[in-house]
Amino acid sequence: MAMRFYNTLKRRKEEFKPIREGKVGIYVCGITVYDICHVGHARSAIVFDVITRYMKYRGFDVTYVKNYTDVDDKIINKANAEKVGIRDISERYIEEHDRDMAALNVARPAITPKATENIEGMIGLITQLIEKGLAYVMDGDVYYAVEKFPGYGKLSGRALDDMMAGARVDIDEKKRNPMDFALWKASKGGEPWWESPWGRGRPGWHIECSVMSQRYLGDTFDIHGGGEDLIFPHHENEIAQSEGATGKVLAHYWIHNGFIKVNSEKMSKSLGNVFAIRDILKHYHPEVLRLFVLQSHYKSPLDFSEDSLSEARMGMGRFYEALKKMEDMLAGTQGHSSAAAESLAGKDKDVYENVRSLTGRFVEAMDDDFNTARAVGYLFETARLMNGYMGEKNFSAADHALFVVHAAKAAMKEIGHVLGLFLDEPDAYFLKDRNREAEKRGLDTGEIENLISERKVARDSKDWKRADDIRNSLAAKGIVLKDSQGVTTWTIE
RNA sequence: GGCGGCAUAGCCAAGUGGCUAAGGCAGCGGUCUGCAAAACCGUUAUUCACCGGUUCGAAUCCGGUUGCCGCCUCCA
Repeated sequence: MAMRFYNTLKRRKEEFKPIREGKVGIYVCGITVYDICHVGHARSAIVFDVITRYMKYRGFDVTYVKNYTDVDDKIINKANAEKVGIRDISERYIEEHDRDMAALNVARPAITPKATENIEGMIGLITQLIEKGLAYVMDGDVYYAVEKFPGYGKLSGRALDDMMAGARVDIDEKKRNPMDFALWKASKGGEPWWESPWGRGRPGWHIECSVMSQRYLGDTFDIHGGGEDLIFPHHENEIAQSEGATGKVLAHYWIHNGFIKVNSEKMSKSLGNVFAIRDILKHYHPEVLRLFVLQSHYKSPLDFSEDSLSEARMGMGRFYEALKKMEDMLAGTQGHSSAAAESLAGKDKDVYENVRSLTGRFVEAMDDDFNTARAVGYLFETARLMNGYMGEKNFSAADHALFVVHAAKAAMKEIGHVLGLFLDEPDAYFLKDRNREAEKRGLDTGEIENLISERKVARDSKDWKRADDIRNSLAAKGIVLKDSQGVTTWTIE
């Protein structure tokens, strides 16, 4: 079966046909490095991380390129405000970005180029555009003449005339058409500059991506991605630049992820509702954030809130609880013989058949526009199936049963690897979760442990009243005790 | 003003022509437990914003209405 996904360019789902059999070239617009990354960046990064991991899982040789835009007005402003160079700013935020991504377990793209390392290429591309009559020089600035590019608007689905009618366009004397955009900006005081045929200046936004994608993936490549806000003007302008210069199609498929919202409103700095990745990770395990993102389709708007993260945390706990049961059962055993598969019967066989179909269902879901939400649903079903199987009264950890449990764990882990989930050890997960929650709520774990010891003494002497008083007092703080086989463990709800 | 998206249970969410409308969270009842927790079982939408149409058949296609949102300016 083939992979199908939504192509923004065609406004419909299409079967994926790579340019070169078995290979995928994908370019995703990275961040402009002038500030700490927020949940929106996390979503985009997680979505494309999963997409590229999945393509590798499906056997493609994936070349994933994600850039850093490290020269831009906002970076310059910040550098000037702090009285440092733009390199100080960009390097700082590249480091911060990389740290956040590593914390989220987002795999580093194969190639991560920077705009400032590609100035020569930009000058070359702009020169070509001028030669082709698609761009013009004006007082050291170079502008792209959008009217000269017939396909302008094809990605965002808007006609130049409509945009003009929108009227909310800056009037700039230097531009022939208000929709024209800067390819090169003449240097003003206090700005970094590079020598160019048009004088000292710096690149405009958009041109860097045209140059870097071409450099690493060629004139035409398979997939171009980014946040949905980039459709216009950024990606539209990239198409104008690249296709204008080469006369070839820039990318066959365009994938755009939906936005994170807060209280149904767009998350933006002006609304002051921006959440930094690192702040969220203080309160939640990174896989909780991943699950939160992956439980919705990547194109849907996703409402971010404490409650929804908390729900995802519950779900993640459910997964690790099931995994823990499976691992505990498998630990300390001498393994199982794979020949057991032959002799499976009844319930064992049913469960095994179900588990064995899991990866196939996963692939089916993912092949259909990367439907991670459905895939996650299958994982939950498997967790429930296995909890039920292992919890049956007449269940015994015999060879054939261990074989089934092992198969289930392996399938879940295999899928987890693609989605970036279940990478922790269950015990480590729960310990981290507990410590994080305790800190969040200002609870003293030592004090809790003492009370639990005290309760054990009461329980041993069957002083249920005292034992329950302790349980209730802890419960009032959100601490949940679990008595199992003479040992009491605790979690925070 | 132009372009586009969305509307599925208390909440989140998958499903885009036809078997019982996934899954998660929350709730309720039960099993288990000294009591709990976890887990499991059962239960919570005869119905998919509303109106009309196409069809043997629609949450799914078409038209209209209402509501919410995004883009058109920097933005993942």
